[in-house]
Amino acid sequence: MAGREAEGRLIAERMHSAAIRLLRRLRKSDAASGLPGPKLSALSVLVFGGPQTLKELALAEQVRAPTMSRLVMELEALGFVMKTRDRQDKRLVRIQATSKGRALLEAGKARRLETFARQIGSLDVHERRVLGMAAKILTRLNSPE
Amino acid sequence: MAGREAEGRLIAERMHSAAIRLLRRLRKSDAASGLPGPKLSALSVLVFGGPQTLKELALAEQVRAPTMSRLVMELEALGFVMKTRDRQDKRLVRIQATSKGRALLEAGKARRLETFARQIGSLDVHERRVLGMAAKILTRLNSPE
DNA sequence: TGATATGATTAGCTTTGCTAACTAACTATG
DNA sequence: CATAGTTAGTTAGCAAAGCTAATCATATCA
Repeated sequence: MAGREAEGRLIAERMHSAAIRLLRRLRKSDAASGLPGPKLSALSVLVFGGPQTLKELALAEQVRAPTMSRLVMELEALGFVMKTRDRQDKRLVRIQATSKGRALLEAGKARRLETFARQIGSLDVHERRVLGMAAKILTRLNSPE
Repeated sequence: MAGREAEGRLIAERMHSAAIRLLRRLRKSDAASGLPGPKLSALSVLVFGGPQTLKELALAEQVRAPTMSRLVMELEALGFVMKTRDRQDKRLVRIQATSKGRALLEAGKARRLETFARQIGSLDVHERRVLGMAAKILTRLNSPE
């Protein structure tokens, strides 16, 4: 059926635009709440996924190693993560969140997303369910297979 | 109810992460298909929404005037849009897509989103509907009220 | 007419992405 | 065991896209 391709393209375009605008909107609250999106996102992976090597973290965040290397460096300078060399394989750098990092995530992330979360909270049950399911589907589609 | 806030925050976080990763993924196809996301998005507004003032365009894209000014300048240099001074109010700059711009959008946008669109196309009916509805809800939430 | 408001641009900064090139460390092979 | 290749991470340097502050030209209003 031809309509299926067209429908997929339409949804893809809408989702693309929606994602662009959503992130632009969320970025505005960065100044208030602390860490910019990418750093917060990486920290979140470390807090919820546990310690990781740099490469694992880069992969999880779909970013190249040098990009992640810099993000981690900056997070370390701020005291939110800690780097340790692996004993067995001295090439590996294990990165973990500090308690300061965990604390920031608890407090800061909620604040950052506050407006968006409140908007979602004010939707009706059905719409909330749709967004929840959509987030899961997108996460699945985005994850490296 | 307390669960409602918590649920909203959870969905907000997931959607946030999903959006970050989605855009990172789509960015990779830029090199192949031509225009980076923000330029493509602005061009799209011009093609589907008709000629606009710089300020209107900036508002539609949720971006500040200087940012849009530069994007438009670059699009103009590439021949995808045209700027004309308004006759009545000479402060206004009317921006419109050229036929070259329209052509690029037809060909290029589809190509850029191809993989994503194909992924969506391969979902089952239910999941496709969820994404479609979610895109609409997000668009509504993101639009300046 | 002069003051104020508005639209757009310019200048300059920041963040975040990339590739290319490098170093250090590990692995495998002759 | 030596050395060739591979892998992990970093450094250097670039580009895109966002911002604010300042400026310029034009409109509007008292």
